[in-house]
Amino acid sequence: MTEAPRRQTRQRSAVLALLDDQDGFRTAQDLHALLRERGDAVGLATVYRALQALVDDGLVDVLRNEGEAAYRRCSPVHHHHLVCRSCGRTVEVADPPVERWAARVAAEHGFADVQHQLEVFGTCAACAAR
Amino acid sequence: MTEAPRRQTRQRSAVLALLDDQDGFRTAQDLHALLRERGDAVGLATVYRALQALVDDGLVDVLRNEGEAAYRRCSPVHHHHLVCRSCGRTVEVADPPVERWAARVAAEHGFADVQHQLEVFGTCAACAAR
DNA sequence: GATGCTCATGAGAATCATTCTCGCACAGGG
DNA sequence: CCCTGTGCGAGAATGATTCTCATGAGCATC
Ligand SMILES: [Zn+2]
Ligand SMILES: [Zn+2]
Ligand SMILES: [Zn+2]
Ligand SMILES: [Zn+2]
Repeated sequence: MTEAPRRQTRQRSAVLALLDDQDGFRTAQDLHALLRERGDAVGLATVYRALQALVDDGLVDVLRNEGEAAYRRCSPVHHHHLVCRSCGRTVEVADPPVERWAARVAAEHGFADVQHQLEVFGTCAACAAR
Repeated sequence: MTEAPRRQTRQRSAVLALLDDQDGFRTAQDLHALLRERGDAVGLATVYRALQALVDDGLVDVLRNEGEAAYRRCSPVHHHHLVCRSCGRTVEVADPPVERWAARVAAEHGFADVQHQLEVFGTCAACAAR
């Protein structure tokens, strides 16, 4: 009952490699289309499976805010995102104070197993220019 | 081309009244089922439309994290949520520091039109007990 | 309270992202 | 190289949300 072994395939490598080339969050459908353009085609279902595995392994972050889910290659340490809502460009940011605040306010109300999610959205300089 | 006039109907009143009786976030499907049980049935599409209108009017908050969207009657002032992931019970909380932090970190990276969303999830005392 | 112009409703169809099915391919340990 | 279980892919299935369109009902006006 330990963790499942993770087999290395061309498809999973392709998905991870593509994610490494992306600046911001991309949807599964986008990634699928990009892979097709790039030449190494991967089945759509497989893209979803690969992304799910990467999320489980903590290599990829997922954002579910508007309709379709978006994925991004991220560092494994806890962080939050500053996301451009126009082009998707993303900056990883950290805010230690909010970590403590979340834990404290949850405890005050008797909540356990606390998690939190914080995302900041805006228009990046490049997108605001044009 | 000001705001659209909002017509008062039995269905919209029923949706809002039901939301007032709820402690936490509820999905559109749940609300639809509850309305049916309650007696005053409302079409599913209408429930969605009513909820959308309420969100636009700022009377209801929406949470899109896991699969289906969940709605809750909320106060109109800016706030965040402490949500029980088991029963949905929700407490509105505020954190002025994070408001400033979000604005500052966004400005530092050249982002404009900044918005943020912060939610805290946990297991409430009642749900942890059993 | 009757009239008319619109917007609202609702049943079902349509959309669309995501997941499932299942026969076949292949990674990887022995 | 062989075996075995895991991963793949094409298409079907699922399920939430939205759209269509004919009918019904606010609400301002007379
Ligand atoms: Zn991240
Ligand atoms: Zn955090
Ligand atoms: Zn709220
Ligand atoms: Zn805030």
